[in-house]
Amino acid sequence: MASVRVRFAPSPTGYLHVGGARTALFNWLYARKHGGVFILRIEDTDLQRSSDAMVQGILDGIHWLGLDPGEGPLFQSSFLEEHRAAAQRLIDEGKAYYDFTPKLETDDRTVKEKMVDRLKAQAQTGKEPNPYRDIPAEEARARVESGEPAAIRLKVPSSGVSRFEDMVYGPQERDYSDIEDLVLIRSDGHPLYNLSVVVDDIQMRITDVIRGQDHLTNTHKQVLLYQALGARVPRFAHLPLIFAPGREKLSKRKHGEVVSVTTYRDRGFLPDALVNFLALLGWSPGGDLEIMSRNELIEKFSLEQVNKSAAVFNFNESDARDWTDPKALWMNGEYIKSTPLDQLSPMVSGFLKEAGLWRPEYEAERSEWFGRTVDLLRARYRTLADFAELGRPYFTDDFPCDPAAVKKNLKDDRLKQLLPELASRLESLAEFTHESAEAALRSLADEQGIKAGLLINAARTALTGQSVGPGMFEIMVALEQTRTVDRLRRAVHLL
RNA sequence: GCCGCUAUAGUGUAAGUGGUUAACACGCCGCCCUCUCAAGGCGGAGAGUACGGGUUCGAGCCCCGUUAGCGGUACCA
Repeated sequence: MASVRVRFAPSPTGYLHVGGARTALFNWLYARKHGGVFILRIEDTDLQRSSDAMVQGILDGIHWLGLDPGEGPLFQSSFLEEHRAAAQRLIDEGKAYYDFTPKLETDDRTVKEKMVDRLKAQAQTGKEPNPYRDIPAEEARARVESGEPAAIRLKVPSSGVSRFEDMVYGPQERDYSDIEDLVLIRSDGHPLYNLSVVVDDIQMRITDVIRGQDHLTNTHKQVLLYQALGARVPRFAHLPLIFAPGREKLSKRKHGEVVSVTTYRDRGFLPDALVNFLALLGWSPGGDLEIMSRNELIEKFSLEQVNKSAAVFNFNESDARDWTDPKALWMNGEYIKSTPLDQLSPMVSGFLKEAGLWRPEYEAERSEWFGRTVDLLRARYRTLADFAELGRPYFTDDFPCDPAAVKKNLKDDRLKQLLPELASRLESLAEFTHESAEAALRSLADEQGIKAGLLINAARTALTGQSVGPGMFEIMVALEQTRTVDRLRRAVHLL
């Protein structure tokens, strides 16, 4: 068997959405697993909607996910002549014919209804074969040469059964009588999808076609084309679709940016985390294992373990906190916790720069502090963006104060005296450490006969504006003596 | 209309060739951690496997039917 060659063939619709990303990933994993080649082909034959910017959107997504192709990007539009030549060959061999039926005008919204109406009517009257299917070749050629517009259709056998084996869905059968003579070339000379994919896949020597389940039934048409063109039929594997919440089809139009992979990049996902999450949508290694590195995914991946039923991707744009699938966020958090600090820190600094919180000394004389602080914060963050938002008080004095936190922790009147006193005691410490700060605070609490918790929680809000966060003395060490003291004094204004 | 695909807790998945009280993760709820938490630890609720038949000593796994969802059926991709 020839070595594996697979392709991901998106149309350039502006950005890569999670469904496409999952398809790309499975192709990539399969290629890696079998030592094959992963090829990217842009299906830009829908000329009206293709632009460089749209192509770039796809490329950005693929690249960020780390799924760079071994070959490509190739552009389908550059093979138009091959597509036409293939159709011409089928005409010459009598496997296709010219159809002079005038093109009927359809607009996108009503195609489906019109088609159903037509088919219903046809069910009553019975199907009639295309009147041009068997007209003499000479006559057809003469009409074409005289300039009469004609589409080219494939001659589909009138009886018999089409069969192929799908690596995910198993054996597939379809009666030829259920397949109409498909149009290969439009009457304006434009090649159609089914012809283009097959010609390209043959030319690129694709061995395994791995794509969305929406192509499953049309595969029979393509098999017919492979056979007509005398080419070897590749293996097919169709992947279950990914649905939006409510089990509806994922659509860029309706769901917008939440389904674009660049959104995940921009909102602080690690590519490895998204890859890991996507891999589990429609596939599992068989047991309880969920967190897997790329190499583990490659090692464990197999099409036999791919599911047949569609998976729901549970995003929710209106929820500020759980804006996307909670499990994806959880998994990203796991990656934030476990990624080696020297790899994580540069990703964090990217987000700080974006928020205007970055200082060059963080990678110079303050790099040790920076690493420690990132390490402290990451335990409870789920996205890289959290470092610039929730983590803001650690990088600037200009941070927001949560009113609920103030109400909860700074409402006690005694704090008006206690906080400045705490500030003074911390200021006088010769060595400012977790231990010395804690000792100072606790002795103050003892002397005043109050619980240390009162001071600790008040200090947390005074220092960070929040009611949640790391251990109090760890926060102090991260903020260091001067900023700790200043913020405790300033907090009196909040009381 | 016709053809096809699918169906396990809210979500993602387990449960090789039918065999103990259907498992795990996320989410949810509670408790603990008494310095908080959206962190961590522990525990709990939640499906009887879409529904109805059948085969079998025994079915989530096999068969038939129904329903629902989805896909295809285009001179869309």
